[in-house]
Amino acid sequence: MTLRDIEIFVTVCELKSMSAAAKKLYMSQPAISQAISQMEGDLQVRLFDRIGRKLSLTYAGEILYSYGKRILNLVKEAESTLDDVRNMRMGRLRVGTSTTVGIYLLPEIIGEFRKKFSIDVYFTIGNTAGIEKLIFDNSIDLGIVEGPVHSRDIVVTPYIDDELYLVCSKSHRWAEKKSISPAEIENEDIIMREKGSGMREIFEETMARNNVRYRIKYVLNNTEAIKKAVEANIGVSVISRLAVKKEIRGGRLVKVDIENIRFERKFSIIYHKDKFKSNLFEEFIRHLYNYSIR
Amino acid sequence: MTLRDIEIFVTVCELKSMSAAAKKLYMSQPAISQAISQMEGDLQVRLFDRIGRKLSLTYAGEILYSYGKRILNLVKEAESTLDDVRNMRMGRLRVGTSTTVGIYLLPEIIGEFRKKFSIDVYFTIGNTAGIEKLIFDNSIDLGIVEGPVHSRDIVVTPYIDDELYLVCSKSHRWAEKKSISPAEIENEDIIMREKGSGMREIFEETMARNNVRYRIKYVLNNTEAIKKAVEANIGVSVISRLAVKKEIRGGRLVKVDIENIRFERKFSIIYHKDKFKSNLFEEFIRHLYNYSIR
DNA sequence: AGTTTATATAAAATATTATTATCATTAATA
DNA sequence: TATTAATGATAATAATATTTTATATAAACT
Repeated sequence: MTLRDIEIFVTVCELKSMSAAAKKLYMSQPAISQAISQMEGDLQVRLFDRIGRKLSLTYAGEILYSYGKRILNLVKEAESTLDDVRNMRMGRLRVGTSTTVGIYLLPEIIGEFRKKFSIDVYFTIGNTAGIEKLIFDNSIDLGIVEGPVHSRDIVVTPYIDDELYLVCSKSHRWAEKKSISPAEIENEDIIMREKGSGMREIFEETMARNNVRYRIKYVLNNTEAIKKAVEANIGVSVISRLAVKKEIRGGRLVKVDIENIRFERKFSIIYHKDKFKSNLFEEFIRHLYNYSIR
Repeated sequence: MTLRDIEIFVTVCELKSMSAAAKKLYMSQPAISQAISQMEGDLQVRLFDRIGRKLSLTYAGEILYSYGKRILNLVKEAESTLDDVRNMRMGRLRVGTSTTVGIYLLPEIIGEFRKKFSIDVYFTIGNTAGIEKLIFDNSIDLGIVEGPVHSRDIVVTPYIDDELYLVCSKSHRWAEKKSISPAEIENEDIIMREKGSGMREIFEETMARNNVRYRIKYVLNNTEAIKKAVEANIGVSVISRLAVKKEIRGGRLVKVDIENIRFERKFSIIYHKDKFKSNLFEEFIRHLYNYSIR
């Protein structure tokens, strides 16, 4: 029994005529006759009683008619749902990101995207290596990560340049100056994330490269907590512009430039080279570039 | 999209491998590859991501997998239900009968039949012409009717011979005699069904043929009512043996023979000559002969 | 690097499905 | 009642789909 058979059978049921069904399905009458009698042979039941030249359903036929309609409807529903996926009326995107992007940038970008497309978005936060692994598994569709990615099977495209800002409380003595010399940092209490965090790595690497000494007085494993501590003037810190945008704008934190020193890092969009790029996927990548904060 | 396609797709999903699916379905691997890529072409969506040499379902694929299983299950269910019909574990019989057979004989016969086969039985009571019409419409599968059927498209096979008994109350003077001469009826009050009823036709026709005069004093359109009236000794009547079997056995009515006169009629089983005779149909006919009361 | 395993592609073989032509039967019409 | 039109069945042929064989390509494992 094929879907075609079922379609033929249901049509014959509804028109109570093989010839009429043939017309409706744009095929010859013998094709219908043959299909029906083949079904009867396969199923070993009579589907129609042929009395006079009128067809009437047998009990078995009535049962098959009822199932047949359900089956055809389900197939139609499946096809139309897939069509919705194709036309981005439905969909799913699985994104993996670094902590900073995941917390301070993506929620807004995804929010905007979902205004245009009513799709499900899943996102996972992890370090670059972890995100890379998820891409290999095809557990996520794309990643936004920091730093270089070494697999030649992964496509890497530059996304946004991030900068870490030296920030202090508005009551800190630097708040007025807006700019300091590197030497001024040496005796300042610094609040920093734990070893291994991306933020700390860039800070230490940059400071070392510029031969600036520093003193990390407090370690907190949470950027929000660091911001609160800086606001309370417990010390100063170096935090992604994405994470302190609001506080600087609101005046609760002050950005302080350091002569000749900038803490920089680059985010990239990554995905597997063999990944099939659905319409939705491409649309999301475009959206990422349009809405990113430069 | 055919059922075969869906079966292939679902198998690939479950084994996460085209080659494994090929083995399971006893076909070559390229047939699977082709079927899947054709589906993707037809539906215009990617169903699998081919990353490395691992397959993983896309979002569209997951949707189709879910629908696919439902569709295949429904087809399986339909086939197994039809198999139940074929093996008489399910079924339907539509029988049309004359009043007497329908009320006094069939209920018991059908009850016995349903002990063997758990099927639905519908029955319609009507006169011969009406039953014949229902057979032409294929609104019933078979009929049990009285008298000759004239259409050459209807198969008529003799069923049982019925006899109408002259009955009186146990307190009637005939109750002792058990046999009377035709002349004795002439002055007796007779209770009878209305004109046009099968019972009355036979009675009148037989009496006329034997030149016996009679007097119908009471007319009731219901056999049960007539039986009660005879029991109450309001008069005597002529009633089918099927209808008075219990009362005679219980002694509430007494059968009285009339010398040289018998009221007889024959019941026949009828069905359309083109009617497909399902297993259940044939089984029921056999059952009718086994359980009929001779 | 070489071997094995998995999927894709092209051409050929096979199987399935539909069509044309025709018949038998039935219902409708003259 | 004879004639015509319509319906479904059957057989042979034609057209289309599907599957296999052979081969290529690429990835994972020794």
